[in-house]
Amino acid sequence: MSNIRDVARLAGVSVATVSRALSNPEKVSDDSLDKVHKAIAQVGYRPNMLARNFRSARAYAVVVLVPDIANPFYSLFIRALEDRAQQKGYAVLLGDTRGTPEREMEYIRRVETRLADGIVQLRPSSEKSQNNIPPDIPCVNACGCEYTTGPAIRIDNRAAAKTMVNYLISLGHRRIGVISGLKDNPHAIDRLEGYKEALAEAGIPFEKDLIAEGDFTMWSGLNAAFQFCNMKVRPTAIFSMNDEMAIGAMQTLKNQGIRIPEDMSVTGFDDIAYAKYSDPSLTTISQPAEEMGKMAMDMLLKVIEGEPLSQRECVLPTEFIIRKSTGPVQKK
Amino acid sequence: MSNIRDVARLAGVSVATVSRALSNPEKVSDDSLDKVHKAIAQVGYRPNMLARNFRSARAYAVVVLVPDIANPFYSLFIRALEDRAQQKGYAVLLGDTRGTPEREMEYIRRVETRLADGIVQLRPSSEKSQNNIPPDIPCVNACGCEYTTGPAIRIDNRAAAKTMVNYLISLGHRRIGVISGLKDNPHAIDRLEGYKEALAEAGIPFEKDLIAEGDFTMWSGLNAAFQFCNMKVRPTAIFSMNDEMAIGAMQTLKNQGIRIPEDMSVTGFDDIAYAKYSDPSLTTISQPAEEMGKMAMDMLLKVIEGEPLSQRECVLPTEFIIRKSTGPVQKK
DNA sequence: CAAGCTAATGTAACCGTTTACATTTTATTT
DNA sequence: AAATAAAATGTAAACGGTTACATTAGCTTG
Repeated sequence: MSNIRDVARLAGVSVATVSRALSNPEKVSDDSLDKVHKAIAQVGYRPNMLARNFRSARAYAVVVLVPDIANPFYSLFIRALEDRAQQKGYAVLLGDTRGTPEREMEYIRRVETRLADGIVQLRPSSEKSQNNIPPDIPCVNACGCEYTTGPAIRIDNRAAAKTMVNYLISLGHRRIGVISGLKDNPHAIDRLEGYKEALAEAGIPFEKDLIAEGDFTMWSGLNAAFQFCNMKVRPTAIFSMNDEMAIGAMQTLKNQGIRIPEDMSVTGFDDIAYAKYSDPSLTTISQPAEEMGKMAMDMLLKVIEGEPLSQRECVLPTEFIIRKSTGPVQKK
Repeated sequence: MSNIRDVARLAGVSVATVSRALSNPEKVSDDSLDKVHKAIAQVGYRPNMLARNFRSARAYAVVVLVPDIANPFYSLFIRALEDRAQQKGYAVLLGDTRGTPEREMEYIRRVETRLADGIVQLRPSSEKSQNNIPPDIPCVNACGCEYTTGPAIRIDNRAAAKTMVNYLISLGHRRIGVISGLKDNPHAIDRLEGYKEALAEAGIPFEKDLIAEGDFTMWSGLNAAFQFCNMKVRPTAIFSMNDEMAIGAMQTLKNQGIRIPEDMSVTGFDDIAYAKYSDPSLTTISQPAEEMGKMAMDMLLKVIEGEPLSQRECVLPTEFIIRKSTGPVQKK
């Protein structure tokens, strides 16, 4: 492997000139530039970025901590993040934590040992589930929820949930079941808040029994739906806190002979690609996953470079998408 | 930021001793080990891995080139890859190429400039779409198809497709439509081969009109299905080359009032999570995505470390999964 | 107790860049 | 043509680890 000295020797210039020719060509005469390029081509020189990064004390890489890459919402986000990172000359280290704090620590250590310059955190954290990231390491929360402290990208979960429930109420629904995430999940907390607000404003009393706990997987949605099927007085609509659980729930309902939306309306959250192709297609809230990924990267780079942020928190708009899984409540 | 020399000074030993205490503790006396650990704790020392990697001329990172991370099959694969990499102390650099050769080159350059030690390639390559990876850089093809040259993980696409089509034939189907990938996609080529073989063995003539070209997206499956709906003599079954297109196709069929599987059977390929939850649930071929990810990583590490491979190519078994989207052909 | 051996430690070179500073070359001005 | 300013180039010292080699300490043995 040839190095910068080989190139310098061959080109008949100093190593400094070669280095400048590569990173500050405007500071080098056309003549030298030419000689250097010829020499580089001749020996097939490729700069050793490990050396460059070491010297500049920068990894030019960021870690993205994601609870589960197989979740389509996250993969969309990461795709946008990676796109932006590539544009800016940064690499994205994939940190699929599978929900374990140990793996998360492992990746935090990567930043502490300089293998990465910062972190994009996708796991929502609350008082219960602490964010273990030391305050001195550059980090952007892109989990999308409230209750973050550092720089953050989020949506207004509460307002979005409220919009959705208001819509169901406007269709005449008054018994609206909820398939929630785990009780202490910040997304679940915020969205439940929105649900309660909408109910309160419509003068509908809140019933604890109408909340079924899931964990954002299709399987859990499938199970949660049974709870509603077995009720003496069934809800006429289900507000699921993500699309996957809604898809799972719809399978249960159809198996039980419950028609959607005639007998029961179902709504989701996230607008993953499959929401459009489910049967019936799913009324849901679209999160701007790609916009969030892009902004998270921009924000993190600012933090890394020490630039001031114009705002600590960036709240992005969601879109309410009506499809065929919702309809007016039927008269009996 | 404290460095190894600070630690050495504080511990009253040489830098070599500190270095050894960290990477070869068995070569250091208990006494020194103790002093070093105390000093490390006192100054909060974290080794600079950029320096370590530079010195050892290893990035301890691999690039995974993936056409689209948002594809659930790929994200499953990558999750397993990352899991294994983490175990072995390697990082995974996400290289979502979005199908463009430029972006692919960008990532190949990362290896040439030492920012990564090797590549896992998920894009299938054929004569038409060349694999641009120079032969001297460690690489494992995990695209899952034939016609690779270097180390590779794959499945037997042809046999799997044949199994599927044989099954449809056994149900009495003789007019079997195909929703293919792009014509020159190696997966599509192999799977079509299997389709033809099954037909030939059953004495069913091959009809070109029964092949609709898609691009592995749900949208393309949705469109392709129209081609079959509009035929004077419709096929009684559709063999889709992946699950997404099958899901898209099923939506079209249902919209056209075609019952699945009574009027038309539909099959997929990959067994993504949604296949189980589609309506009806999808008969498909399960690819061992996680096993493939794990093996790809192991194989690549062997190549990087210069260990000999026990076999150039590793063909993993697929699983044939019968669900509710297929049934016997109806008598008229 | 000296010689010989092993284990532990230290010294300093090295990896391939970047860059501050010194020096030389070239261009501009008087 | 000399003086001055500006541009281009070169020299060598970093950066923070690892490790070959030299040295020293501790132990065994005849």
